Amino acid sequence: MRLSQFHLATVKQVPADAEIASHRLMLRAGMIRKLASGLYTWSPLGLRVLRKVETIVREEMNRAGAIEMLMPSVQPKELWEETGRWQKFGGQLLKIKDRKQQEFCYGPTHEEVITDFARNELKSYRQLPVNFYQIQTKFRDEIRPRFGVMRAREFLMKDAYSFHLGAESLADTYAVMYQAYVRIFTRLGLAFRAVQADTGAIGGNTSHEFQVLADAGEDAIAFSDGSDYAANIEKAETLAPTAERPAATAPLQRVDTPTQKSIAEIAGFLQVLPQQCIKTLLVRGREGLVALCLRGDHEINQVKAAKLAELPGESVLASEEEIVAITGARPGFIGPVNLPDSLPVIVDRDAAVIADFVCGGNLDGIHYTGCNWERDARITRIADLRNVVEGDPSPDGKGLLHIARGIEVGHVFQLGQAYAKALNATVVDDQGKPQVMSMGCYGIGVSRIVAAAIEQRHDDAGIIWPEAMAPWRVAVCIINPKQDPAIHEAAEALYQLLQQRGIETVLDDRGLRPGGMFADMELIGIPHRVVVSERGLSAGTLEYRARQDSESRVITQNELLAILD
RNA sequence: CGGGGUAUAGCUCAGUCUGGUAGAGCGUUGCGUUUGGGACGCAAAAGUCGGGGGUUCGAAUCCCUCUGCCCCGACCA
Repeated sequence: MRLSQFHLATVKQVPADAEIASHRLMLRAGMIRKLASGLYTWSPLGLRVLRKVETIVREEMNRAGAIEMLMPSVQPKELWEETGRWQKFGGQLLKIKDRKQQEFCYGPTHEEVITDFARNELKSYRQLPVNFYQIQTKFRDEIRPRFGVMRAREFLMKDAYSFHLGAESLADTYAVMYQAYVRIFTRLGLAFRAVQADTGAIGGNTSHEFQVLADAGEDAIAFSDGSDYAANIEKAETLAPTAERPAATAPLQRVDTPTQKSIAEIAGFLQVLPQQCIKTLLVRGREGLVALCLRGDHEINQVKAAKLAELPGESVLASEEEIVAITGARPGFIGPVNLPDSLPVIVDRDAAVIADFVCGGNLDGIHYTGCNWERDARITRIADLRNVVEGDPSPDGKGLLHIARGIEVGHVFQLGQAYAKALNATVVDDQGKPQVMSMGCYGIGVSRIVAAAIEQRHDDAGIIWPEAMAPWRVAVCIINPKQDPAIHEAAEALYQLLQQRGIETVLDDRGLRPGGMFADMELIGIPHRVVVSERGLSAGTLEYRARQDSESRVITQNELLAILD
């Protein structure tokens, strides 16, 4: 590509509301332009990168035996009512009407459509297993789109759905997809981790997320330094403490804490450590409120809490009015002592093994010290309620956990039979009997990968693409102030040579001054830069600089080819 | 959905408090001088000051209202 024939549109200034590096750099490089909240146009430059990712994803899906197809993005309401998700999906589902007032949604995902396809197309167990995929635009009406294409409303996704008779076949394809994902992210040149994940509302049993490691990531992941254990923090279990609870030594005492509400304030005021305090959260249970007790230095894990039998499948904090009505005290002064007998008290495993602790008094301005379980406060049940923290023992007993930030770019699920049952997707088995199929689903956020890669690989000057994602591998820059035809010819010859060798090259023939040209090539992250100028012309040498290097060096054309081959 | 902010040239923003000729930088166009890390000079084009309503002799500025966008929170594949 000759840059003079391309539309490169870099900018120096960028809106102040672009908060993270990838969003800023994609705007500055001119890869994307915002059309509306969460909606972005991909410029010619941005599209080149997007297509690189898409191509690798497609190649590896095909290699893994998946079959590409394409489903409509607009989907009829009736199909979504069959699975109950017309209501359940909530506000994220963009609902639209046609001229006849028929209702549709813009597809946020395609379980319904593919299962409908499968129930019509698949009749016999002999057709299984089969794995269909597409690469297509999705729309999810996010409450708060942010970070550019990282969390956009419209985005490009690869979604695959496999169909099986039996859990074993599903597990086999799941393993194949897992390996395909490892290949994809390895080929893309990204630092990533596959982590155990919560299956969430979708259900099913087994699930892994593929997380690109980056400080700006919205997810926290826990991984062991002594084994290959890795899990999303939503999922990561804590190990039950091995120590017994010490015997009580202190009497229960009321203390006045007129303004101290938070654990930090209480601990500071009473000169105790946060881990000697109990924090009590009241959440809405199936019947009335439920008390959840944690050690003061620990945080509630909403996903774990939502799974408690006493809760209705979600963990929602009680309102201040509800709390006052049942305890008589305002939030900040709640504790496990003297709670109504009807209220279940569920205690985290680590909170259950401390003695002589500090907790709220269920009276405004009052806390207790010297509080002890059983003697002063009831335990209905002990459970794992908290997030793991840095330094916790790994749940597999090997090593300690560390916490890192990640960007979720892929997610694989064993869905089981939920959708196939709802849509009555059956095939006949070898006995001629109809059987409900099992399903797996496998997603990759193609457009999000572009942002995640930048988040992981950039510096002050701009993007540092992995070679596999770069819009071009090599930039040939011409410095030719005197318009010497020999320089242009040399640059053109080099450009042609590289192209003929299958090396994607961009020729910067815009005639810019060197500073502007170099700044642009660094901003858009081209991995290799070659300068053709008067300096090396007679000697037949070139100036070469890799994107991540700080200095350029003089090399011959053959040396350049050796670097690029 | 709750709270906060913001909307002025293609972009980034002043100007609004205290009403009186629409501004700067960057970018764009033309001419000239330049040419190895985002050059300089001269000239030029470019605005329904988010929309609607009101107050006023006069509104970017004050009041009402609607909308878009951003941030924090809650919520959530």
